[in-house]
This record gives sequence, C-alpha cells and structure tokens, in this order.
Amino acid sequence: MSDELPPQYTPGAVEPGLYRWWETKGLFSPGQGKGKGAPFVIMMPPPNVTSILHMGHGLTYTVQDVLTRFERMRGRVTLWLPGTDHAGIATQNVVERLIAQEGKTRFDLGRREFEDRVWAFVRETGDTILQQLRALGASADWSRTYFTLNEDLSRAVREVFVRLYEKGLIYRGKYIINWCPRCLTALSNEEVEKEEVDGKIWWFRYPLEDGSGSITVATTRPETMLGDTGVAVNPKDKRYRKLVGKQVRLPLVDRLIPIVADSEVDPKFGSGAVKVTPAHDPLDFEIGRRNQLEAIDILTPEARLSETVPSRFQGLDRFEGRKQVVAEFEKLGLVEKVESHRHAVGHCYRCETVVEPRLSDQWFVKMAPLARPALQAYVDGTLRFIPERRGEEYRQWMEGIRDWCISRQLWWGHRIPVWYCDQCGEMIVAREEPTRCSCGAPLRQDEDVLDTWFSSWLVTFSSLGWPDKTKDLERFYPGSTLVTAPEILFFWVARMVMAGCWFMGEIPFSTVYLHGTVRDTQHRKMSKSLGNGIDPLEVVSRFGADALRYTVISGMAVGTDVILDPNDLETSFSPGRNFANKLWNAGRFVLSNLGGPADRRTGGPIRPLAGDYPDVVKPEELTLADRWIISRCNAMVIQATEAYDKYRLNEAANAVYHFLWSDFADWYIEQIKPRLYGDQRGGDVARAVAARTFETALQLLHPIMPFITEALWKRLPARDVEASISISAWPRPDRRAHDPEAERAFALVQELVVAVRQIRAEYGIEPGKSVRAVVTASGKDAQKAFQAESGTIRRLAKLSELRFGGDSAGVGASAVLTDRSSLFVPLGEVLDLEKERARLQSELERLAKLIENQKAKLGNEQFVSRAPQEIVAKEREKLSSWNEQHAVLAEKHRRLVG
RNA sequence: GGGCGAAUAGCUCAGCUGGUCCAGAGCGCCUGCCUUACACGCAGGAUGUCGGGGGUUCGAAUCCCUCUUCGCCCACCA
Repeated sequence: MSDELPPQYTPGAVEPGLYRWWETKGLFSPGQGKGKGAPFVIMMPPPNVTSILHMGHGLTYTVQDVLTRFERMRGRVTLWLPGTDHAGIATQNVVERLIAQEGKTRFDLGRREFEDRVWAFVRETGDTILQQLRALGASADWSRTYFTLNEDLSRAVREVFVRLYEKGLIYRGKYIINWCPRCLTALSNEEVEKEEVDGKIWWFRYPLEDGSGSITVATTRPETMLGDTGVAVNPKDKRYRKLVGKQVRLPLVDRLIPIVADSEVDPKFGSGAVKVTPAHDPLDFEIGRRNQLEAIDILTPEARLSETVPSRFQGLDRFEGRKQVVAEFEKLGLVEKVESHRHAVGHCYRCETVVEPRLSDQWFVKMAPLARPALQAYVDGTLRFIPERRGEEYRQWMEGIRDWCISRQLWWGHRIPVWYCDQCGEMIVAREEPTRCSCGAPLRQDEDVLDTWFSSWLVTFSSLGWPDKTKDLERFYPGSTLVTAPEILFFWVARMVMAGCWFMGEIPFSTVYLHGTVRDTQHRKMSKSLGNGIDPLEVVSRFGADALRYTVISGMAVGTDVILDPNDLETSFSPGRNFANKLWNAGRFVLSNLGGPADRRTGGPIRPLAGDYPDVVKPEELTLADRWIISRCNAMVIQATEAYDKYRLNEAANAVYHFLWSDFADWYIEQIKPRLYGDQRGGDVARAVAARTFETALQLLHPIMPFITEALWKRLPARDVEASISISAWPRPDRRAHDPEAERAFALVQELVVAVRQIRAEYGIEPGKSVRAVVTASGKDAQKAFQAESGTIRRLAKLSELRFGGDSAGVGASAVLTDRSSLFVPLGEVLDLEKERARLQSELERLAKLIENQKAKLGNEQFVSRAPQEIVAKEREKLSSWNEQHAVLAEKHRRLVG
C-alpha cells in the first residue's frame, strides 16, 4: 500500500477522514478510568456561540490539544471538556443587527419574540465554531459539550445566586456603574477598556452667589456641569477655607449649589476645587453622599441630555452637549483656560463606545470574601501561573478587588432569579419560579439578566453536573491545567478560582498557562476592524491543519506572542507545510523499503521486523550509524518529553524537527541506502532501526501534528490498521540507547564528509565527479570511526578512493579535523594554488587567534585556580587540539608556498 | 501614577538553572545541483558592537545597576 503514496503530501485528502475515524472510535472520550494516576482535565474556554474561527482560537485550541494529546499518549485518563458561551451582549448584538436588516429593533419584537429569535439563531449556527475546531484536529470530548445557557447550567447559576444572596454576598443598590449607551446596559469594571486619549481640560469659573467673585473648577467633561450639585475643596486648603459654606450660582442652569469640604479632594490637581456631579462620577458620588448633595442624572440611557437640563440642551448627544456648554461658557467669559490633557477614557469592550459613569440600580457581588481563598491559593503556591510573572497581575487584581456588577439590561442571558410583589413590596430570591407572593398577589420577575461571566465562572463544576453530586464531578474536579489567553485572566480565570474555592472548597485547576497573542508583523493584535486577520480555515485548506499547528506552536516560546503575516501566508505557513512534506517523504522512503529484497521476491505482505529493534536485532549487529541514530533518537525523546512537560512546546517541536530533518533524513536515510539492497541481514537491521526510530519520532510529534503522524503510523507494517497513534504508548527514554561514544564517532564521520564537500564546493568540482581523499587520523576514535563508516564517507562525499595515511604531499586542498585528523584532497590541475594558499592562510589565522585567546585564559592563574577542574581540563584539551591542527595546517601551508 | 516585561543576523524569533555548541533556527540572500523519499528538495556560502554605559565573577547574550527605546496589566486625580 505504501507504494501508492504520492510524492507530495496533500493534507486535504487525509485530514477529514482521519478525524472522522478518531471520532467514530471514541478516542477523545476519557474512557473508563483505566489510565494511570490522576486524570488530566482541561476545561475548554468556551468560545462565543456566534463566533467563527479566527487565529486566536487557532492558537489557544492547538495548545490545549497538544497538551491533551500528550497526556493521553502518556496513558492518563484525559478529558478535554468543550462548550460554548451564550455570550450575552455579543450574541444579542449580532441578532439585533440581523433584525435591524428587517428595519426592526428588539423593542418592536418584544422580549419573548426576541428571545425566540436568538434561540433560533443559536440553534442554527451555534455549533459552527465547534465544527470548525474539528478541522484543527481538536480532540475534545464532544459528547460532553456544554452550553452556558442550557437548563443544567442555568440551574447551577440560580443555585449560586441564591446561595450567595443568602450569605449576604449578593446585594442590590444604587451606585455609579459603567453604562454603555449603545448596548444600553450596565457593565462590570472588567468590561470597560481604558484607553489613553489626548483630550482637553477646561477651567470654568463658577460665580459665587454673594457676588464676591468666583471659584474655578476644572473638568474633562464640561456637559456634566449641568448635573452639578456642589463644589468641593479640601478642608486643609487655605485658599478656599473661607469659601466653604458659601453658595455658587451654577451658570447655564442657574442653580444654587454649596461649596463643601471633602478630604478626598486633591488640592494639587487642577484648581483644587472640584465640581461635584454625584450622578456621573464615582468620586463625586461619594462626596455627594457625605455632604448630602442631590444626584441629578442628566442623561438618557442613550447618553443624550435628559429633561433634567435646561430645555435648549435637552435631547443633545453628550458630545454635542459638551460643545454647546463650552460655547456658552465662552460667551459668558467664564472659561479661565483650556489645556490639553491626556487621560484614560473607558470604552465598551464589545462595541468600543465611550462608556458613561452613571448612577444606577444594579445587582452586585461582594467580592472580598470570595477573593480571600483564591488569593491565598496563589500565595501558598498551590495555584501556579505560567509564565510566572502573570501571577503578579492576578495577585494585584485580587488584592484590589472591587464588587462585581452582575446585572445587565439585556434580554439574552440568565434571568435574575428574583421576583417582586407589587402588592406588598416583597422581594423573593429563589431557585425556582415561585407561583405567587405570600400575600396572594402575582409576582413579577426582575427584568435584568446576569453578566455572561456569571455562568462561565462556574463551568469547572457546573459542566460536570453540579449542584448534583455526579460521577463526573467526582472524577474530574478539580481539573489540571487551564490554558487561555491573558485577556481573560480577570473576566474568567480569576473568577473561576474564586467560584471553585467557594463552592467546591478547592481550586479548580492547579496550573494556569497563559499563552501569547497572535499578532501581525507590526505587532498589532489581529482583529476584524483592522482587517489584519488570518482565516484558519483558509490556512487549513492551503497548508493543512498540521502546518497551522506546527506554525503556531513552533513560533511561540512560553508566554510569548506569535507573529504571523496576514499578507503573506506563504512565508508564515510554508515551513510547517514543508516539514509535513519532508516527513511524508521520509515516511514514503521508509515504508517503501521495509519490504526489502526478500519480500520483493516473494511479493508477499511486508512485515520484516516487528517489535523493538533490541528484540530482533542483536546489539553487535548494529553499525556505528545505527547506534548513532538510536542514541540521537533517545536524546530527542528525552528532550522533547521534558519540553512538553514544561509547556515549552516550541522546544518540543524543534527537537523533533531537528531530529527528523537533520539527523534522520539528511544522514541516516542517506547512510542506509546501500545497505537496504546489500546483504540480507544488514538490510534487515537498517530497516528495523529506521522503522523504530522513525516511528518514535512520529509519536513524539503526534501532539503537534496529529494528522500526518497518524497517516504514516497507520501504514507502518508492524501496526494494526485499527490501532491509532493517538493512544499509543508514549516512548520512554532507554538507557541502553544512550551511546555517547557512537554520537562522538559519527560526528567525526559527518565532519569529514562535510569537509570534503566544502572543498568540492570551493573548487567547483562537478557534483558527478569523484575525487580521491587521503585522511590522516592519529586519534584512535577518528581512526575507528572512519574505518567503520568508510563506505558511507565515500558515498556521501563522492569519493573514488578513501586512503588512510600515506601521500598527502602532492597538489591538493587540505583541512584539519578534530581528534587529530586531517584531510587531503589531491586536486592536480584543478587546484588554484593561490586560492588554496589564501584558504589555508585564513584558517591559520583563525586558529592562531583561538590559540592566543586560549593561552591567555589558561595563563590566568585566577582561572586555573578558581574554575572547576573539569572546565580547566577541557580548556587545556581544546588548546592542545588547536595547537596540533595549527601545526598540521602550517606544514601544508609551507609546502604550498615552497 | 503603581506593577511587569522585552531589546540577539536584512525579517520573524529561540537561547531554561552564568563556562563546547570560536552565538542558533526559519524566512530572505549568494553559488552549484531535477543525486532512483522529497525542487514544499539536496550540497555549500555570506551576514550579528547579543540596544548604550557601568558592575559582580577566574569567566556574562545569560546575574546586578543605570540610560535609551518599545510593549503589557492595573489605576475614581476631577
């Protein structure tokens, strides 16, 4: 069958079928508890139901899949639990845009019908993103897929709400919240993105009521003055002490407002006097409360000036109102000055609209008690962050935690489980809808829904059946690792830790791995609005899922960003594709040769050497090259496994890449070619070793490139067609394989071959033309190695003859090698004497410089006495070998000159 | 304003706990090759004051300080 493999790998022809096969075989389910040790559980950050796949998903889900596949192969019971998020605002916005195309608003439809529309939309397109994840090769257990608005998760949400309420940790009240005038809802602090902007600060004069002058206040939002109900100064501020208690006649509004003293006012900022707008600023709200100042909400929900302001301003947009207010102040001559002022302005994280601080009646969670254990877990080290520095952000946020505004004035979400009786004023907080008030009157449910994150902060247990005590909950809580983007550290990760500690009494995962962000070559985040995104599905179809995965993994050190060029997918993804193709062809070669002469004769099935090479090949049958590749392979296993373990996925990718491409393909395959067609037993040994090491490399690479490794692995003759590499046993380091002697020896062989090639290239010897080479190997290791692999050397260096010792005095090119050996290639008429002299000259200079430095180093008594003995010995060794090389070369040089 | 981080080849980046990789990879570039697995390839080659300065050390790209330039998180100075 391997003969059918085409010379170019076409992922599109392989990937979908393999994925279906994995899924059909149920390879992604955790099985029935057969694995060793604690289960590996990784909670998928639920993508928004409405979202379509972007590179950010491509990165995060690839990382999660790599870890999942790695642990699965190590034999652990593995659960990667997927789900989708109902994404309150985001989804509501999408559907509102849809009905806007029909010229309608949600208010035209009414709440009930609108909700139906959203549900219909979600049912229709809700699993798009999950389908797309399959194209990446994501090995999640789809049978357990959750949705944050499903009944079982809703039940958990209500349970949590009621429990927190009963503990006094949920309360309702009028406070300044962040209001999005476009989404028409309150937002939590985390949902507001602060952005530094160059704005202005206006200094306004407010006339004193008694006509004795004025007091100057500074503001960045002049329109809010329409809601001013006081002016505050610091009680210690001598400048204003006399004015406290006086009244100000508020311009434009003509309202009398008091000057009050409040220690929160910073005398050094602005004029030292603050206009107080209790309904539109958190600090002003506090000052207003302390000084019994009225709060006047001057804005409509859409942030237009309301009927609370003079009629000429009513209905103006807030920014238009700002202009008008400034204009009128100017006309009145009350503008003292205008300065440019850089400050942070809040924007809605969903629609980028400038957020308005606004006094509003909302539900809140008291966070301090919840934060305490969650912070403690970090402090003790039970909760670990990768990279570590991210932990500090977590700590700071926890330490400065503020209450969480959880009510949203939306229609899509978990309805707040609170009912009111308009008859007797009773408020009922309940898990299930009560039928009637105790007074007999009908009840009215709170209009608001909960913040989307109020359901997602529970998924580490709610998705496993909580509040019921399910088997899943027992088996899979707490989980192991949480992998996500740093952007949702506070939205989600921190809150999950809090919820886990509070409701389950245990942190929900012990490791938080925050990977980097996908950016373009200008280091800008990829986003729809910038138009710098990359469509992962396009990448999959052009380069293959494996190429995409390899690219993001190899391009990402721990916690660093992945840079991709949206305008040049070829540059970004071809290395991954090329690697897959290289692998494919190495596989093609190995597979097509596994048969060997014997099988070719019989034409029978190809099953030459099943099992481990140590079982079917005696150690003494191994050639130097065999021992070398086996040892290199073993080193790769150790290195890559450790890298996976430490989340250094790029290092794992590099280790396998280097092994497969440089060691296996460039050297080992080239080395065994003649053996395969040589004597029967020698060929069998090579085949066994090649198959074994190649298979091992496939396994090590499988977490990163699952498709092609599976495709090739399945074709290995020793494999059952029904077996899958994804559940094959992770290769273990083998002490017998470790062979430093063979590694050193083969490195000498490589060095010799490269040296000849260099000379050939230097003198432009035609590739087809053979040359002779004379090697002087004084070192024992080199001698042995060159003898053992003389055939390899002759072939790979295209030598007609390889002589050991003897005449190296003629006209030719020379090179020195390590372990006291040297190379001479007689070139006769081809040799350009001048060129060779120059070449040797520069070589000599290079060596001389090294020797000089080395002598200085060893001449330094401090070094000799203080550095560890082995280091000193090594350095001495270096010096002597360089000296010898120098001597040999100097001799050659002399002859050329003479 | 508080906290954290980064500056290494033309480009994008590795380099973990200071001493063999006389500093690495991929891409790009130069030279020669369709060598019976692969031109998505093979062989060879060029390119770096490891941001500047100082310090610790026998020894620093790797640790400390400082300067410069970028970046991230947090923040109710109106």
